[in-house]
Amino acid sequence: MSGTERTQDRTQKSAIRAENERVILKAAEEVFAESGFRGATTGMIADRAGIPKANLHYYFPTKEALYRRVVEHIFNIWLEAANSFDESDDPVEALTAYISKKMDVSRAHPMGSKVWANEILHKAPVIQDYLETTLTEWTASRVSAIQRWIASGRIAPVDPHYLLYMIWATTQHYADFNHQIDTLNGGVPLSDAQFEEAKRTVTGIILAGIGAVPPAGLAAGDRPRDAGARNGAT
Amino acid sequence: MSGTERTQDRTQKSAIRAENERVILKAAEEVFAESGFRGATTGMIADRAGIPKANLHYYFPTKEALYRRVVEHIFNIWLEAANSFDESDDPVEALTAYISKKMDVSRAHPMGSKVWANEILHKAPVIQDYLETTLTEWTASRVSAIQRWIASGRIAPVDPHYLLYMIWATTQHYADFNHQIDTLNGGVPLSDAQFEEAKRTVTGIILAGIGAVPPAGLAAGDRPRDAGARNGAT
DNA sequence: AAAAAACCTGACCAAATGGTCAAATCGAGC
DNA sequence: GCTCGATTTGACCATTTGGTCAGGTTTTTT
Repeated sequence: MSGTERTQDRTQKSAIRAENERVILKAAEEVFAESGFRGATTGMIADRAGIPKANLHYYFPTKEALYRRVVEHIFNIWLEAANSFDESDDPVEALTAYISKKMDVSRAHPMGSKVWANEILHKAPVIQDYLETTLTEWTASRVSAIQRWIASGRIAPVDPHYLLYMIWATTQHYADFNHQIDTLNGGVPLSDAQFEEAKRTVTGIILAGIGAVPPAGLAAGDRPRDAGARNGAT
Repeated sequence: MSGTERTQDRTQKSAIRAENERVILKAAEEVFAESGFRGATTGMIADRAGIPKANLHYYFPTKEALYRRVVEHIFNIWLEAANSFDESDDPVEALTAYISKKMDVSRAHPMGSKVWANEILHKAPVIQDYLETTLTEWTASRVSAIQRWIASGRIAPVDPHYLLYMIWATTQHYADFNHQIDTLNGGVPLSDAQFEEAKRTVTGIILAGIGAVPPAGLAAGDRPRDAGARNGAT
């Protein structure tokens, strides 16, 4: 890794290319999320990016190469969120941070989550190697961490895999199924306040579910406050 | 090759039609689940059904008509599982039955669940009306039921919507993301025993998470009445 | 058994789509 | 302003795909 760095990388050539690739990748992520790999057409992506189709193929020779780049981008975001798992050795802190981060990703990058979901749904034709390497290793490591929590009695004895699946499923649901959620919310997306409430509910149920914290204000001597009449009971 | 051996056994009216539609719908569910609506081709479906493409179009004029029939079938299965929510007025019994049934559906009809997921992912182009009518009504009704549980102090005060989303997400995850789960399970599907363990874990975390039962056998100091003698960790 | 209805299918077509290409244009160093 | 590589794009092509059709075969009805 000496010497032969290409000395012209910093010319405008790279600038034009970088900007165009950015625009194309953004459009591609949206179109792939909405339509899936086969459902998406290079024409649709080019239109959304505001360039002719031939120009898109100048930067990304094939549809599959473009798709692979999009998926890699998603996976990096996923990995970044995954790191928040390690913020603490305490189960409450670690899981709270992890769930919160994953919920944030679902809200900030719903398209990316959908592309990922589509990939898994279709048996991961392009990311199978990621699943078998990076994801498998990450999972094994965190399974061990969770098992230590169990061994030290800080959480209830549950199979760590199914706990992780539950966290993944629930948090990603807010991205992948946001259309269904919106419909059940009267056709409008969840407000920031609603989303925060969802985040608290998810975190609370999981932490209480594994005995890391007591359930949210349940009646012991304390009467649970009225949860608020958001639904006109008729 | 003048083999017209087939003797007309009995006078079956539209038995031929019924049987052929059954075979086609089964093939269609698989192909749509694997490839999505646009990814699936009528040729693929016809091949899997073992008939010429033209014959498929004799029974289902358009690809979209066929797809709609498949989705309707899925929705009926979903509704059937939904009924198990009403088996009891007790939150523990009702939720246990509902979660168990939804997990069973995920295992028995993974293709159907994937078709449904694909639909929502792509903004429900053909089932939006179901979402807005049947699903909305079902949800509102069960939200009320859950609110009654909260009011009577039988479960912790959580927004029922997010509890339902959590149940849907977690149970359907075992169908929609089964490829990822299989990969993390060493490349082989979950055994029946593993799946039962997953079911118990999911049920246990949710019920404990809302304070309906104590967490599964936690460490010494705090020993609530055992919620189930089936947990083999001691 | 003859007519009618239902069923089957090879051949075909128009539209859509991924990708190519040659010619035109642009940008920066000389 | 000339050169050369990078960029842009309209036109074009081969393949795929949803759907049709005419004619044949089987089943049901009269």
